[in-house]
Amino acid sequence: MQDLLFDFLSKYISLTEDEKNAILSLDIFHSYKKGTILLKEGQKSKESYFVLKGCIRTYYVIDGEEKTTAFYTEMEALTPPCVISKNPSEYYISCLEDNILLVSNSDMEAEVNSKFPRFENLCRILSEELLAKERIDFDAFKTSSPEQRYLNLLQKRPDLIQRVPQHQLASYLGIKPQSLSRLRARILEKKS
Amino acid sequence: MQDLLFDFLSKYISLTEDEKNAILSLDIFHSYKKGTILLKEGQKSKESYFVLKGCIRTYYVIDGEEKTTAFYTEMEALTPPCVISKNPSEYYISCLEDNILLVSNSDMEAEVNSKFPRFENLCRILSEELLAKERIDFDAFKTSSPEQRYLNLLQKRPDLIQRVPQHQLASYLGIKPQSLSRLRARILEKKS
DNA sequence: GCAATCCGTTCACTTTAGTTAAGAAATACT
DNA sequence: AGTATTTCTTAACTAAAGTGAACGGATTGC
Repeated sequence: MQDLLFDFLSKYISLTEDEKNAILSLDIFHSYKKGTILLKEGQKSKESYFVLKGCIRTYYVIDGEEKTTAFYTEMEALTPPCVISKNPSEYYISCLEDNILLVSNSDMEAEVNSKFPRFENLCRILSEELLAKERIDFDAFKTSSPEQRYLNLLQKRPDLIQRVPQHQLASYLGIKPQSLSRLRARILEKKS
Repeated sequence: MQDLLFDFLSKYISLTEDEKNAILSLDIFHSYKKGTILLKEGQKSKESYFVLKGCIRTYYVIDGEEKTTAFYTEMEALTPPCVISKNPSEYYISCLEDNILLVSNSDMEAEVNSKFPRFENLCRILSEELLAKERIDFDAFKTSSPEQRYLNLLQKRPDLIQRVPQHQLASYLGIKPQSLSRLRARILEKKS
């Protein structure tokens, strides 16, 4: 399981054995059962997550309704906005599946960053990459219709459509579950 | 004009005179006339922008139509995705107004980062903040209707509604110009 | 194993956005 | 200033998403 992490990191920098051991000694690998809530609305937190296995989702509760806005799967990282802003969280994070996560907290990160300056460099590069990716995704969302968004998802992340309940996918696409059902029926009809 | 930059940076770290001079010696302040195109689709680029005065916008040309996806105004920064991915740009960047911009390129940044490690730390913090902010904005977009998005914009960035042409605002809100006109008329009617 | 709940789909109906077109208003051009 | 172009608004019509309700099918919890 550690290898998954180090293989991923090796795309960015090559770590020495010392550095790898320093990371491992932090004891940051954790397992969570499906359904576990990692963060609740209103809570403060310093924890960031990196998914080694499984899937976590972020959702808001607006007028009593869950609005799912993101899924994070294998090799994806999430630092909740509340960790950055130091305010209570606006949303929930829960485990969609049984997960193995890497959990870090911001104090720990600050310490590692000062001990291993190259780690700071890695973090900067990673977050710049994530920001660029997030902006592209946002742009694609703005410039396309719900149907195009669904077709796009089918292309880019077919796994999500399999592993995620429809009603959560719907709000992820910015629509209601009924609309997603209808939209899918429409697509099937066009094909035939 | 430099003071604008240093005042902004002072919120994150306090720079020494040496560091300030190092930044100034890079000669990164530039003026651009309204309408100037900073980046075209298909071009490669290493340039990042920080707006000191004015407004720049990013837009795609899809089926011959301009789709505006973002505006950057005073004290906002933009590193185009193509700078990160090192691929040709998918979009255009143009000056919506006469601008004074801080223009850096990634080679220059790498050099400054290695000379002044604290600068790397600053960059990491800034891009982590921007990522958190971008995700919140994306979430808000997904979970609200065009009308709510417009009302939200009216609250959060009233200046944009003044300085940006309607048809560009429309695609920024993910709708057609005609729909924005109609939606505004609808809101006015409700008020009365 | 049965009841209760949740989930996905369908339907009828309402509301809103997309489309096409036209005209008025603002802007840019020479 | 006068013309041309672009931008904004309005309108009529079409297409798609929201809403409320109903139905089976799956899942969960005693």
